[in-house]
Amino acid sequence: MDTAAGGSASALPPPSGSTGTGAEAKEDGERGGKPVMVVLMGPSGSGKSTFAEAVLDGSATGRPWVRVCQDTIGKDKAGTKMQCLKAVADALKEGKSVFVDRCNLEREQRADFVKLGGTLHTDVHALALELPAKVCISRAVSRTGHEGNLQGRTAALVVNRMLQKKETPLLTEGFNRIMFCNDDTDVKKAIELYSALGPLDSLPSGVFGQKRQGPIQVGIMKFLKKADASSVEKSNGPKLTLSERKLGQENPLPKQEKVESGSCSMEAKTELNDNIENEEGAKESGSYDIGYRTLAFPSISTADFQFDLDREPLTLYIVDTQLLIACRRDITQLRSKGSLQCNVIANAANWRLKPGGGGVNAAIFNAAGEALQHATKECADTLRPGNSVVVPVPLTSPLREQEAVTHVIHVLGPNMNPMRPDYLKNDYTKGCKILREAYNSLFENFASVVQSYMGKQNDQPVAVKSASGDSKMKREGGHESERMKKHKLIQPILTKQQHECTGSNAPNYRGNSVGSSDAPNQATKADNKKSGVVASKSWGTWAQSLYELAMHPDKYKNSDSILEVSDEFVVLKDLYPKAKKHVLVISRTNGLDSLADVKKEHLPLLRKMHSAGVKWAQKFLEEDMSLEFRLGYHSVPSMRQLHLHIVSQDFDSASLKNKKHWNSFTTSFFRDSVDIIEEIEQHGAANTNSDDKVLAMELRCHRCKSAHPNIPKLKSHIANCKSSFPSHLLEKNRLVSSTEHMDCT
DNA sequence: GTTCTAGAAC
DNA sequence: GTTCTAGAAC
Repeated sequence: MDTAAGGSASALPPPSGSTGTGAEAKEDGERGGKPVMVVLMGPSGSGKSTFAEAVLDGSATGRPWVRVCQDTIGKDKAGTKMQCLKAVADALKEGKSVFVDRCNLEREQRADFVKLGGTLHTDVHALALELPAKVCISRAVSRTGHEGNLQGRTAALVVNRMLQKKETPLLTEGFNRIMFCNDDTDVKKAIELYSALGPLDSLPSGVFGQKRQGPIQVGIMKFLKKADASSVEKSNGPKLTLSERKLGQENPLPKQEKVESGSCSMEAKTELNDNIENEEGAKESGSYDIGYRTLAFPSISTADFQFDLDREPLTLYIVDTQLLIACRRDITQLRSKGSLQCNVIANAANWRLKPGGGGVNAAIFNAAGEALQHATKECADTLRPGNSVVVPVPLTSPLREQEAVTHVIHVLGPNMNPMRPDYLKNDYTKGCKILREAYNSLFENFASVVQSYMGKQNDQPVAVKSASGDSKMKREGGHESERMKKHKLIQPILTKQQHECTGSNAPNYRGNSVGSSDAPNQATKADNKKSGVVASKSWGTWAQSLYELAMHPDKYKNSDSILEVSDEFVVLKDLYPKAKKHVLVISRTNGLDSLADVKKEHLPLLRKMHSAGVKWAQKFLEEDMSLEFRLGYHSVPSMRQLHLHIVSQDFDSASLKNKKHWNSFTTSFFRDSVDIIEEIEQHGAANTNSDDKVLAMELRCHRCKSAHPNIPKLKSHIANCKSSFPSHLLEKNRLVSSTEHMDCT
């Protein structure tokens, strides 16, 4: 980070308008001054109260200051956040500036205050007292008479715990300004700054005083070279350090973690560019809070892809990284279980970028929830070995909410497992090359994430490296898609909106293939869409065949599958029958695609279709009187053009293969024709709200309702089940059979 | 709608 | 190792 973002507290620009003559000051002056809310952040012992009191005492500028402290606000009792919020609101409304003196280390703790500032149109500053942990602990332990009675040994434990939960303040939380104080000198300067802030002054927005941690030197990263330390370039930067660790090495070196993943063991040293005091302080407190530019990565290719690192030892050089952690802990719980906050984690992915497969991939997709799957799909469809792709973790993902992981980088390494794709047949020359490429891609993408973050901090546009390698471009196409991906790295919140925009532009096949007679129907759809009743549906080319047949039955008149053609419908043997007898009565009305389109005017057609269905069922019964039939529609059909299924209830067919097939005929997804006619008679429309979820429900026998683990077992059960049908099917002639069922209604 | 197939389940 | 599921592609 350069001085554009403040560099250090000593490089702070003077307050703008400090003479009260600037344009901003004039504007503020007309409003009668501009109060500000300063949210102090720091553990016990960091000196928040001292800071606030020093400004209150030292300010001679006429700006009224109030300190709101949770330890004291409750008088004799412990204060509450609500009391603090009220006190802050009251003070701001009176035109007073406020120091919020609470720990505020976690985003959730401070979010309400930031929100309040927004509501009252007040600038909100974060002032983070980032003193070394051991300094805070030492002060907290030794003090007496603390307002919150926190002192002695308890204080050390509390400070320790607080620091583990610390979340670095971000502008994206809603702060106008963030300032970090890393030592007593910074604190002193900040006190002077706020003490000198006149009633009409304002401080510049941005991030100030954050520790410089050095840029990642992508150019000098040498990863996974064969052991030849002499070939490694030395860094140019004075603070850069170089460490060398051989994968599979036996003896751990100082300050390094031995890491195991799958069948390999791996070691990597963590190198911090911070001053030693800070690092020690962090370790002392059990907190490695180097948060927002830290990568944790598992060993690539060594588990499921069976790459044997013992056979081909490789060396991993990590040169002046912010921090790279090769990880043997649960990579999805580094923060909550390991006190390690890593904003970027790498995933040993599969080529389809899909969940499952066990190991790290399954764990990460499990922990991140569906949101990551969707986000991944937005970035790339597939991945080739040796490549990686950055995926911003959506704000809704538990991985983001609970572990503060902002990006997942999917990496695909070489595969030495004959059971997996891209098997290299033990070609370790090729394998090593791909593994090297994979790590290079991973680290370069990590660097791009860090750079994008720094760009955000600097509030300057930055070129962000997107998915590297040959991960497939989305079909929406080339540059635009790539541009959006880049944008997403910086602004994940916008991703959803942009995605929705993209989605709304999806091709609508209906419009391409239907003539002007379709217009009224389109209007209906549009109306429905406006009222939020039915989402528009587009039909794939494969879903058009019934429509084609209905419009041009003469083209297919020689087909054995067509049983009957009238002006209003076509009766067709289902090409993939789900039972011994399965035929379709297809409407020939153009624009009538599914039940959702059916209105009262279609009732005569529905009755004719039903009668035709009954007629054909009876015809089949003449051949086999053991059959029983149901007539009905799918709530949401897969194929265009309204069609009525007449299906025998034996479900004895090789074409019935999966859960969706079964559930589409045996759950509420299947709407009996008699019920549809009745609903339209009574309400003018059919209820098609049957949730798609019913299609994924457990497999239950349609007669006795027993559950079965899979399709083959279900099929062997239904072949023998002699139970009678559920009573509702025996009513209203929902079943057509040779035996007359009593209609109880 | 089906086909194909990776991955899960057994 | 084999069977089965479920998601992507068509």
